[in-house]
Amino acid sequence: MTDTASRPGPGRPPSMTDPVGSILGAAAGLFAGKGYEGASLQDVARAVGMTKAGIYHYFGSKQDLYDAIVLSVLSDMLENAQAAVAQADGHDTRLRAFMVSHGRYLQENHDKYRASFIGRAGGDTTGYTENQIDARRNYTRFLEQIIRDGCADGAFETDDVPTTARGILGMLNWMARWYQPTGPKNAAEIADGYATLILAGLAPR
Amino acid sequence: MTDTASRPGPGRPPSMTDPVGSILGAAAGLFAGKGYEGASLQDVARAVGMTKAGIYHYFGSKQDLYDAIVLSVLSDMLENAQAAVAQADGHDTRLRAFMVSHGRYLQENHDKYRASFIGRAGGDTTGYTENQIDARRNYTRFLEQIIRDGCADGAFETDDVPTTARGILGMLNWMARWYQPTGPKNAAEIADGYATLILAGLAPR
DNA sequence: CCATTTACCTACCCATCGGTCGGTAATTGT
DNA sequence: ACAATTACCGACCGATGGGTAGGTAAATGG
Repeated sequence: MTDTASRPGPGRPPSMTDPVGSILGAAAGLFAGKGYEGASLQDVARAVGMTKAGIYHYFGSKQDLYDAIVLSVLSDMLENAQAAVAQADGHDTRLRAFMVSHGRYLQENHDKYRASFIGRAGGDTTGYTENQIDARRNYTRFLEQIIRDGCADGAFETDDVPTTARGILGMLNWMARWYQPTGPKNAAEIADGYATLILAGLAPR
Repeated sequence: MTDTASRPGPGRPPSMTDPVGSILGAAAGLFAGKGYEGASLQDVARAVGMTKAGIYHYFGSKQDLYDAIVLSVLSDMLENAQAAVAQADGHDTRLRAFMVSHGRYLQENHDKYRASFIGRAGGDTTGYTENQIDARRNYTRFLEQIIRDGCADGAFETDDVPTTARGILGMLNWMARWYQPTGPKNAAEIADGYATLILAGLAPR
């Protein structure tokens, strides 16, 4: 469908569009829609106006391609979250900034996000590389630290920080399954609503 | 791995164990671990001590087999939730009963649950049959009704019931990705903790 | 102007996939 | 006792999967 590159024949002039970028984009769309196993490299090649062998010129394997997507998503999300949180002051504001930043990323990178979070079936460790697991852990730890800091200052109250963090990420990540950009609220707004709910839940009584 | 049935050769005696049940069980385990596309009927057959063709004696297609699992999970969960909620009085208690019942189902049917909720990649409508979508909607509506009733009586406060319901289900369903029965808390306890958090968040201020 | 590199393509390999076909031994109904 | 049914199995099918080999034309560097 996304057929940006024309094919004037073998030995084409320097392609206007960065091929790595369009491969990544097409792959993200397909993994998001049909899943990692469900989408073939044939599909990706077709979407990008190339052959399967052409893709192997840029990526060593299907897994490599998927890796590149997930890693970029995770590192971008962490970077965004850090920037957003750094600008916020107060524990409530910080947690809200984290969650809204997460929602905004989904909103602006729907395919990549979905590919990363629901692109593969099975558990958290199935088919994910070490790098991916590390990146996920970094992101999770960052959220946990926000919560922990809030607890230390008496702004939040929880008896189990990791489980709370997982719950928050669950609300957010599950959006990948149902969120549609055409809905009445955008993802950042939804995340903001969830932040309000969670913040009230975490308030010490 | 799970090789309960022995194979004494063609024309075996009446198998002690219900073949449909063991196929369903083996398939659930494999779909949970490797995903719908990642697990082959060959795998299922091997796990159950049968041939692929043997499975087609009981199920018309791979999709049928998956359908049977998902539909049973969804209808069992709804039934459990209805029973649990019926016994509870007060809006808080009812919502908590719903969530704990959800957690308990995960705990007691880990493979089937995972197969149903993260067994397929992609969005909520990809690769799911009409029946599955209906069953999911019934379950979601039931939760929404609990929340709406609470709001009507002034026990809860939300401006967006469907989105709140999705958030709650997100926390719960995402557990399929990370919950391990060997952890310090069981799934029902975790769900109970989430209920406490959500209930505080929903309290009118 | 020529050698190298880049950026692909065509053709192919082999494993595996979902699914089918025709059999066959035990079980069941009469 | 015998026909029908049940519960499978072995062999097979066409399609497709990830991945590879070897080529070829344009772009690039000297």
